[in-house]
Amino acid sequence: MPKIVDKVQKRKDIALSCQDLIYDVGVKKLTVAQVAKTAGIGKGTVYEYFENKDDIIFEIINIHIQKHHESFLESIKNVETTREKVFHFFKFVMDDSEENLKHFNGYKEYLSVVLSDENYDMKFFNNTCHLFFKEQLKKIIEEGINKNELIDQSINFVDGLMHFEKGVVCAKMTQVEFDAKKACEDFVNNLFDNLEVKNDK
Amino acid sequence: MPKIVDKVQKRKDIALSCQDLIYDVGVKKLTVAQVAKTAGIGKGTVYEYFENKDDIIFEIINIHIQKHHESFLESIKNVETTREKVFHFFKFVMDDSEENLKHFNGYKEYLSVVLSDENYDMKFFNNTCHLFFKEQLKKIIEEGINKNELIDQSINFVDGLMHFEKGVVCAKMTQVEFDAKKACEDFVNNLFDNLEVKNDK
Amino acid sequence: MPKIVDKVQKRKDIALSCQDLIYDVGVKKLTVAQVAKTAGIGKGTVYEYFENKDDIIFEIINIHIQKHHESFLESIKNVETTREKVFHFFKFVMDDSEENLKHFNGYKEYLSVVLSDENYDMKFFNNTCHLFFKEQLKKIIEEGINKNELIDQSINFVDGLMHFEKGVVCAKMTQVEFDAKKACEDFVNNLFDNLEVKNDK
Amino acid sequence: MPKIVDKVQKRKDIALSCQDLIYDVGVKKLTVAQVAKTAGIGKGTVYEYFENKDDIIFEIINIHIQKHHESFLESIKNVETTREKVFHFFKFVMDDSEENLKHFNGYKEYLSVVLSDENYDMKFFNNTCHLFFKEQLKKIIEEGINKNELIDQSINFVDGLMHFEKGVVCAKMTQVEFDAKKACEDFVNNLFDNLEVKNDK
DNA sequence: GATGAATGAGTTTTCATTCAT
DNA sequence: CATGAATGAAAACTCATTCAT
Repeated sequence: MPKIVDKVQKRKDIALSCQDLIYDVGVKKLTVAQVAKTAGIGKGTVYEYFENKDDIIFEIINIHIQKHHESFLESIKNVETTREKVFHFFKFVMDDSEENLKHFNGYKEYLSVVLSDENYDMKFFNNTCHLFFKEQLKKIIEEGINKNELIDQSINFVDGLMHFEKGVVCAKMTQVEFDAKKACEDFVNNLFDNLEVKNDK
Repeated sequence: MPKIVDKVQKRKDIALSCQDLIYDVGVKKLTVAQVAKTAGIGKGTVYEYFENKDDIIFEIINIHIQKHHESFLESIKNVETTREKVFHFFKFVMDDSEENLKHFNGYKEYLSVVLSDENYDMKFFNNTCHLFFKEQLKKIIEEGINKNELIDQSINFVDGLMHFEKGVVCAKMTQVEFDAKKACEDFVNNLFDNLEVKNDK
Repeated sequence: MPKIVDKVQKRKDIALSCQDLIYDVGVKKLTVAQVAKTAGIGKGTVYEYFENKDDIIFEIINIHIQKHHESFLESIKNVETTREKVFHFFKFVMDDSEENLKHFNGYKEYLSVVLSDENYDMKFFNNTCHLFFKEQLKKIIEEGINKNELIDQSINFVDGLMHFEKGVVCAKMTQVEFDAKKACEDFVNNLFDNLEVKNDK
Repeated sequence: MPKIVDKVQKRKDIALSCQDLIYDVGVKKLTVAQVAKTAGIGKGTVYEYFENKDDIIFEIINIHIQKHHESFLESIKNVETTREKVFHFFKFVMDDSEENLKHFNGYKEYLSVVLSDENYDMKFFNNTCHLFFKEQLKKIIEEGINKNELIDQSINFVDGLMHFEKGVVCAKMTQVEFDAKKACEDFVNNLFDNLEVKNDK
């Protein structure tokens, strides 16, 4: 009986072993030879599991986004107020911990690929991610409204908050000496001052 | 004695003749040979006016941003209400005219370079552009407050609006079937409902 | 599994097939494309076995020097008198056989590289070669002294002979109508008239 | 009346102003543009006075050798003993003064050109230089013999000394940590111990 | 005479991908 | 299944030389 290799699993394993590579050397400088060496396999073997170089990059970036998803869902768990929850939502761009910066820089490399190639798959995947997070944010806002923390119109700002976050991400990636934390705090606090229900009698 | 050429002017002329090239073939695929051919000069001549390939790209992109600046300043002239002015501010991402799409796609190529290279000059230039537009937006908002159209806190949303715009730009560049116009209208209208002075006695 | 090639051996094989190239076209005009074609392999393959162009040249020259070493050790075997042995030592510069001229011209190309580049590795290698031949000459002279053919002070001329030889090599390479054979014979005979033990009772 | 330019003089002036260039950047890296800039003239003008790049190099090197000639003739003036005179003859390779090192390195660049190109003019010029110095050395030795300082056979070592010197020059250029001074002193002293007339008794 | 703008041939090097073993 | 040897297209960049003004 021949050894049956779980193609999907091995694909992930290879990508997993290369997760640091993508922001260490950058997507542009990444070579298939490096991937093979890092994964401890032959160059030809890489092509057994991936269509081409872009496919490899795609899978590696998937890991970073996946982990970011998980990290987000984990961090949101025990937070009380809606305002705080939203700040957790912005964690991706505000948190400068080494762990998070890895994912952030992974995403940066991803963006540079999506922008330079006309790759429909990547754009589509980007949609999926966007929708996932939008759904999470929507849930947070809806809960805030239901708990009477936020006024009803708040729901209209879900998309705006999503885009604002993307804009801050972009600014952090492309500007020098940019204070992402301050940018988020200013905006969210000012917006929530308008959206939170005033309980003064 | 041979004619003395205005190096700065010729540099601009070359870049000008290649302004379409950058989004037609993309920054990644652009070759110096193409630039030379398009400008109708020799490959070596290109290097008389530009340091290297990045320098060429930089100059071409400059043109697109320059033209966008001008187009913005022109379009804002005869607009009355602040809300409308802000929509003109978002023209870059909302306007799907061929002319504007050229600049938009030029900027897209620019972003992909800034993201993939660690090019300080480009990042710095990005800062400058950001500040220019922020200044314009600030002026618009301040006028709105002075004319008693907007409440005083509106000034706190300048940065937020800037980032929102960048986020929409990014979304338009990376997502499929994204309606930038709707995104802008929803956010701006909702926000301005909160910021505009209510005159209903 | 693909065949595993002996990288070191193939490196030598490629260089070996190009041994004539180096003095046929000269080090300066030698192109990697030529090397690839001569070796019957692809240009990219050349770079699988060599760091860069200099590395190729280095290996080819190595072959010429290696062969010269061997040829010298072989030729010295059955020679009787010390004076004659020294003449064999000068064989490199005196022998105008096609075979030797190849090595001589190979060495000439080598020198031009060492002189124009500040390449430490090549200089170091040059040292090694120098020491090898100096050791051989020293052995010859010492044997001459031990066999009572030469006076004791002869040992002091080892370095001088080495440099003389290098000087003749240099002259042969850079002067027109230079008679290396005569130059060597004159010097060695005159010197040995002073160094040989006079046995005339 | 048109300005009559002394072509020969201007040629020398240009070369003179570039004399440092040749060992500062090396013959290989030297560009015509640099020459023009250093000489304060246009690139086209360079070609009014020189055939091609090699011609420029030739003229610059001429200066170094010329100056070395002069420096040698000057330094030999007030020297007494023949042995000492010979040491002055070796000044070129023994003297590590900045001034002399300039000429030495100029000559090194020259050699690399002569070795890599099959340039008959340069080789011929090399012959001329060789003969000039040989003549000087011959004169020194002959005087030594006439003054009864040296034995008659000494005249037979003129060529040998010439080649020895070239060998030391070559060694100094191509080996690491080579002590040219010691090499010369050892050889000359040992040789002269055999060539000087013994006045004991 | 003087000049410097224009040129393009020529070279090195990289690397994704293929495929024989 | 696994592999790594082989490949060649592609691209940036240099610079001696020419020649119109």
